[in-house]
Amino acid sequence: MAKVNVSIPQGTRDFNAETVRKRNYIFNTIRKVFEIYGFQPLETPSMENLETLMGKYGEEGDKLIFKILNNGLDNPDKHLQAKAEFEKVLEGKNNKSITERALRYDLTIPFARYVAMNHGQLTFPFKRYQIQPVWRADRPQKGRYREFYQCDADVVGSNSLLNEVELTNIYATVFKKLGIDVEIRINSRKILAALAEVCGGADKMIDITIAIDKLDKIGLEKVKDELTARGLNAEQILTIEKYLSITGSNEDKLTAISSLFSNSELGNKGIDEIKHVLDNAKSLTQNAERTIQNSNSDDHDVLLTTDVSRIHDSHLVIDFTLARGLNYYTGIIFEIKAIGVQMGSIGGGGRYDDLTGLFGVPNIPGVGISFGVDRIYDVMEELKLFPEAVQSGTKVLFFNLGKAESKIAFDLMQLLREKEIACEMYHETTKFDKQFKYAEKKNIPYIIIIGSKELEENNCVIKHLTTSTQQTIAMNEITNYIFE
RNA sequence: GAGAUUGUAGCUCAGUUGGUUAGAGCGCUAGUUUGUGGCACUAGAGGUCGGGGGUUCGAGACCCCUCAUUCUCCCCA
Repeated sequence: MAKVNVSIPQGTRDFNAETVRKRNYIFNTIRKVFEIYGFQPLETPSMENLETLMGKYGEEGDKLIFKILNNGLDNPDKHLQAKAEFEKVLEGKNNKSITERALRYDLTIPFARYVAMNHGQLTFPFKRYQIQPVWRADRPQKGRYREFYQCDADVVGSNSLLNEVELTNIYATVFKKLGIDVEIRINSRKILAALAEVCGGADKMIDITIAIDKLDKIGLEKVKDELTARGLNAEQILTIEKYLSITGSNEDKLTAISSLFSNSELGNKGIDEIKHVLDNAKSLTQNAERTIQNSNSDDHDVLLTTDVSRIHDSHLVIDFTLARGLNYYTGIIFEIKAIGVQMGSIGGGGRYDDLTGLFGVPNIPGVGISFGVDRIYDVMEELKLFPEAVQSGTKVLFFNLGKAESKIAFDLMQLLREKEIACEMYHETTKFDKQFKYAEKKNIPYIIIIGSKELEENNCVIKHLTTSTQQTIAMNEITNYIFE
């Protein structure tokens, strides 16, 4: 047979058993915390109407949306028309007769669409969480994939800053459970807007935010260059420089920013918001610890991290350079940075005042956060944070030593399975050597040997491979044996 | 969209200024060993050197094109 070159599309991945288990550990942890905070699950389709997505993520974002080619373009009756329409696509315009659907780019916009569609039936404030893959036609590189999962939690229909506080707590709790040391960076779009206002041009806000967002990467001088390039004058840049030079503790920063924006109503509003969240999330670490300790300890999937030594502090840090690319944010914004690892943000979010307004249903404010599971996975892998116990596959392998023997083994296996002990039998009768190697390779900790001798004496040999110890017990005692 | 990087056995990689039949380790298969694995020893299978073109007496190596990979910028999770 000819060898075909098999591959998968750029930026996508297969996940083997080990990886899936580790990923599920992250998913389960996040899901559990969302549920504890009163969020309800929601799933939306992989594809949306293209017009639902276009124009929501900025110019760059639009380019990264995966568009789906319409079916039936080869219909001979419509050839001429299709060709003409395609010409328009070549000019960069989207055309419904060529493409009218696209893959989900994030979870927030589909959620807004859902709320707009169903606002008559929903009870507000509406709190939902959503864990699904999203797709971006981006160039893959470290921590960046074309298909990746997001885990979002949003509250819509409430202006209360309590939501921001709760979401901050969710971040702290999840990362504490996972054992990742993080910095929760916080800022307010109102403060950024005030800066633009003070600099004499509210319309310059996007230019300013894009430039200052790069501060920690390219340095002050380059930021100033970029601001000049974006049409800011020397006086305006001086103001921005003053703004950027604010450092110190959260308290220091608040004091400094207050004096800078003493005359700006918008600025003061933003400062008050940050203060409120900071004050109420003060005992973040303690809160998170309590949540972890109080949750159901039978839940092995999630609560593998109650080991205190693995609990780290979450730091809530004001970062005035934080801007976030998505332009629908209007209030508090968040971004999560893992400490001790070179990796882009592993989560982010913020408040948006009128997201559903884009879909014709105004006046539903909301706030949400998102976890980037794939990057969280990479971080945990790099820092070796996955607990051993996540890797539990088959627990017991029954040796296959003949027809009569395996028949008994088969029955015993069913008994163990009823006890929820994962077990399997070697697929054919063969020599010990092979069966041992199979167990070893699949990391199966126990083997059970039932051969002609055991069959006669009505017992079986249970061998623990990691310790190389074994004991013989009666067959009817097998369900009482404790496989650890 | 721009720039770099790498591509040789299932995996990780050697392969000299171009020179006979392209190597190693691990893994795989079989045996030493019809009922106790991991070690050791022995034997074996497996490669049109990413693909196409060119230079040359001769190319895995040099040149051009192409595909793929990984990374950086842009942007983002």
